[in-house]
Amino acid sequence: MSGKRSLIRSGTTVDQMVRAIGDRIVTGFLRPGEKLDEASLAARFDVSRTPVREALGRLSAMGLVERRPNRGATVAVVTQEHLASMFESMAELEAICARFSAERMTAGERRALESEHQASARLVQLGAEEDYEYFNTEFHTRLYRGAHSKHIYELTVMTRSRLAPFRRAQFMLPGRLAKSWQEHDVIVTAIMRGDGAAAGQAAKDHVSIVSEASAVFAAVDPMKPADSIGMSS
Amino acid sequence: MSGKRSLIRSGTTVDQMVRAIGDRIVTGFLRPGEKLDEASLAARFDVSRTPVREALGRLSAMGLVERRPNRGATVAVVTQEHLASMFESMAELEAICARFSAERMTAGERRALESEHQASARLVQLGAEEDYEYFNTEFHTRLYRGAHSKHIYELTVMTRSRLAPFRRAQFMLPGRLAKSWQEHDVIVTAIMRGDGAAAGQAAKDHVSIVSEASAVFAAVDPMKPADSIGMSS
DNA sequence: GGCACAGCGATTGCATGCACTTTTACGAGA
DNA sequence: TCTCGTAAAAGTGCATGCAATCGCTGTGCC
Repeated sequence: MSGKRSLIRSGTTVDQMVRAIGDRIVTGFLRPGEKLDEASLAARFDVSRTPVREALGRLSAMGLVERRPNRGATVAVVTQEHLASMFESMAELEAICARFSAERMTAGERRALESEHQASARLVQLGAEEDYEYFNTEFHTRLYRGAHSKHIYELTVMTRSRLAPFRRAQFMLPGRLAKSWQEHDVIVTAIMRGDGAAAGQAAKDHVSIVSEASAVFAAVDPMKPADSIGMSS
Repeated sequence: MSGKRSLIRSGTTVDQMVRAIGDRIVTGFLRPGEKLDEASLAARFDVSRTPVREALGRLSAMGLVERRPNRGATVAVVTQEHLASMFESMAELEAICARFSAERMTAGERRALESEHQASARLVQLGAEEDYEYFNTEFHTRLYRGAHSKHIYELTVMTRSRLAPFRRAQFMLPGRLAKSWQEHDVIVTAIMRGDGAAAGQAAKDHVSIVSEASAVFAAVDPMKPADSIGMSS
């Protein structure tokens, strides 16, 4: 077809498709249950069906889309039950990360974690939800990295990405920002004094609260017509 | 080409390829670091390159193969460090499963677990390694299922499959069979009395021991020329 | 003698086409 | 009118072909 890719330009076409489609799922632009037609997607992104197929295969392996032989792909629909299961897993994984972080972080990592955390207090005062959410992601990533365990890191990041669609709006709850910061504070304090058990427990509690905060939004849009596929902004 | 698939015959061709190639990796028939040539694989299984490519993509997402753009795919090579990380994760995951199992298993599940476990005592007496390994897999699967958490189950099974190549020979260590059964017994006992903490700790210890037992074999063949596909000497 | 670059072979990446499966729409019979 | 059957349409699954990229080898230059 037309010459060049006009996309984010990096990696192979398949990688771009994985990101493009994955993002649209994670950000909720594509709704759970929505049908993913190969031809439409290919046309939408101006590529052939082959890379689209491969991308769908990988997204399927990631759990973001469901695929039934000869029946096409749909955005993975998560039941309330499965969602709870994922949040529960997330809590356990974060607990492990926090515990390991308390036991294994280098002095430099501890310092970085704490200073970033302290700096973020400003964001809370300002009520900067956007910025705080970005910091929040960073904060948790530090915890995952601090565990010094590649596999745990992979499992955790994977689970987080699957939960992403359901966590978007958590900071819109009133007062959530300040509470989140305080919860982080408990975790950081425990990590700084090397108390793995306390750090783990605090992290688990933290996620559990996020889980409950997000449960509200899980109820909405279990499916919905297909207005989406058109152009965005 | 020739007419019918001669393979395990189930699911799509891609699924068959994923299983076929995955099995060869998991069973060690394909060595870590070995190059996976699309054309060769396609010829080997008498399919076109397309399903092979898709299968490699999925195996890559599973972590069994590594893929660099324009440079082909190789069997994922796991460093000693990463292997330790995976065993560590496995221990944590099994601990979670055992803990949840102790708290959540239905009466029926508990009964089944215990009776299977008791039945397996015979296998130990007979020294039936093959059969015991099969039972062992079943036993652990029961634990994963008993956690009643789909996502934890998925994470655990995924991790187990990645560890499979390194666990094959564990029961060849002298006396391992009996020890394994005793360790299982501790787990079962804790689960039967609903003691989550104890079950979790016992499961973690169990995996840790397996980890050490397997470490011996991890040292061998971190790679190896590439005698496999063609002539050697 | 060593290094750099150009040409060539090998291999991957993507597009297109055809076969097969599923789904849907329509019509005949009860 | 409802049900069942059948056939067309849609959409997926796989094969094949071509373009692009990587790696290697050989040659020229320093």
